Amino acid sequence: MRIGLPNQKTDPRESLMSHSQMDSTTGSVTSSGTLSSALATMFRGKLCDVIPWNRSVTIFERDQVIYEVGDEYQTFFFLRKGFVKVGSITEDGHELIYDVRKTGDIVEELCASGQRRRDRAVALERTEVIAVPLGEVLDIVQKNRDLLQELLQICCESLADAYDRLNALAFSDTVRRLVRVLLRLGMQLGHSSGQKTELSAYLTQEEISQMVAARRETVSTALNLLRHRGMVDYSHRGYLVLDLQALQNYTD
Amino acid sequence: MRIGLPNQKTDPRESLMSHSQMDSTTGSVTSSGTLSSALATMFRGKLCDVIPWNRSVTIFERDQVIYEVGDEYQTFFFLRKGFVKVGSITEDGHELIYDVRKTGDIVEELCASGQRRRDRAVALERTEVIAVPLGEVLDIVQKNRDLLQELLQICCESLADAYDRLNALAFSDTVRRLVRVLLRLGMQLGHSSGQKTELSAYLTQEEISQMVAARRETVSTALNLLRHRGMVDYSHRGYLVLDLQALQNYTD
DNA sequence: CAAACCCTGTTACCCGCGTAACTGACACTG
DNA sequence: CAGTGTCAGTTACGCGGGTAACAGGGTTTG
Repeated sequence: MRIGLPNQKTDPRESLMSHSQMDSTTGSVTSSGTLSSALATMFRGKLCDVIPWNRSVTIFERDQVIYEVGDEYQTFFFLRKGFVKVGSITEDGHELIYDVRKTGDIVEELCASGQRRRDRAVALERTEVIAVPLGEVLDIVQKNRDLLQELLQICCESLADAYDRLNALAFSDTVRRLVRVLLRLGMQLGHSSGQKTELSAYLTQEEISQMVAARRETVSTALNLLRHRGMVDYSHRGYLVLDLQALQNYTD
Repeated sequence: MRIGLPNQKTDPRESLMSHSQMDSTTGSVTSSGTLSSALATMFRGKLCDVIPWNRSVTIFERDQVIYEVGDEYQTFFFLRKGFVKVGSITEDGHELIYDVRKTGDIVEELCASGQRRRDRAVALERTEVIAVPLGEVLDIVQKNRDLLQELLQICCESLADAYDRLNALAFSDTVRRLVRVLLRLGMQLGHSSGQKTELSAYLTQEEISQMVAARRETVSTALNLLRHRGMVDYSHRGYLVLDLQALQNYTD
């Protein structure tokens, strides 16, 4: 049907970076809805500035695993550039995506739990990452009350979001859950031009379905339903273009 | 069918308290399965000792609300005695229980997120609670590295558990989810005698179904299915009696 | 003591969505 | 260029579980 879909081998990175850098504040939108991305933005101005930037940077390509279920290192990851999906995968291959992080966010707040990792992070495109041991992060926040509070805030926002998703999964149907996911994606990694907001990262329907917790086929039809109503569209490159306002109203 | 069910007006508190005090460590079981209660136990030895016990204690009776969705106070609650359910309730009345906490646990780690509460806590029976403002907790953990780490650990364990539940809700059927809930309940608030473990708090099927995220009717039949297999039973008082080993094996 | 209430147990209907199975459209590869 | 892989779109079928409705037993209240 549609044309111009970028597949994995295509490399849309250059054109993206300029976008994501452009509106790194996302300020105009984050005030409504499920707005945990506002936090990451606040946080970005603080802890990320404190972490010395002369640490060693690791680079991950699309689909490369940053950390895997079962790892034991207690390290935070600071995203210097790029997009990352955080999720898990069960023994029988079922995959679920918990969240998507972008430039400036931190990844793996879960590392503080004493146990082996139960989640994994995978790069959605070329990504630059700085790994910082938990101990050093603790050192830093222990000296600075604001940073301490914000670290806690990060964790609690993740928790609140997870609870939100539990609610959605328990009580909402697939379309509503999809709308929620799209709204969140739009706020987290969208760059808007007027009424429309285009996502700065390319996500397959499969990945979206793993965020919605539904079959890819169902998401496909649901996505087209929203498309016919003008709430969703594809850019010429295949990226999702959202009408956040209309999607917000759909949650009635 | 069964007889001797205590309903809300009945007051089974005295008989319970002796139990919950008896095995406050729960140590023998927490090493297997989803074991986030181990954390609470570790934690109990530390932060709870540091919080001065001469603070004012508030008492809540069964079904009284400790804090409600929308509240803005940023306070931790330390459970000095009793059982509490943490959950949420949507506008249209749908209720979901995130977790159950017992004597020695803390409640409302979510308060650290800067926003209004999205969750609520309700006493499952007579409960003694000490409220501590977030700021004071921060003061304390800032001076003590171990406490800081353990506070983070608490939050992350909650997060990990929430993610686990997302997985379960996405991929498991009702019976399996029920088994998971029962296992967790058994470890958190069970006191065992030999092979069997009796829950120290009375939960209605309605409440259990709100933990499983399913209809009460479905949970009822699922519970009876497990009962016919000898994995579950009711005590003469109507409390649940579990065979944790058998339940664990059910997750095959 | 009867009436009202709460909780558990159970059954029949029905729909949302998972399952399976294909099709069509690009985009790389040799 | 044919061959292969990936991803989006679509449909028929069937089942798990939500919905609704009711029964039975126990406890509480007047």
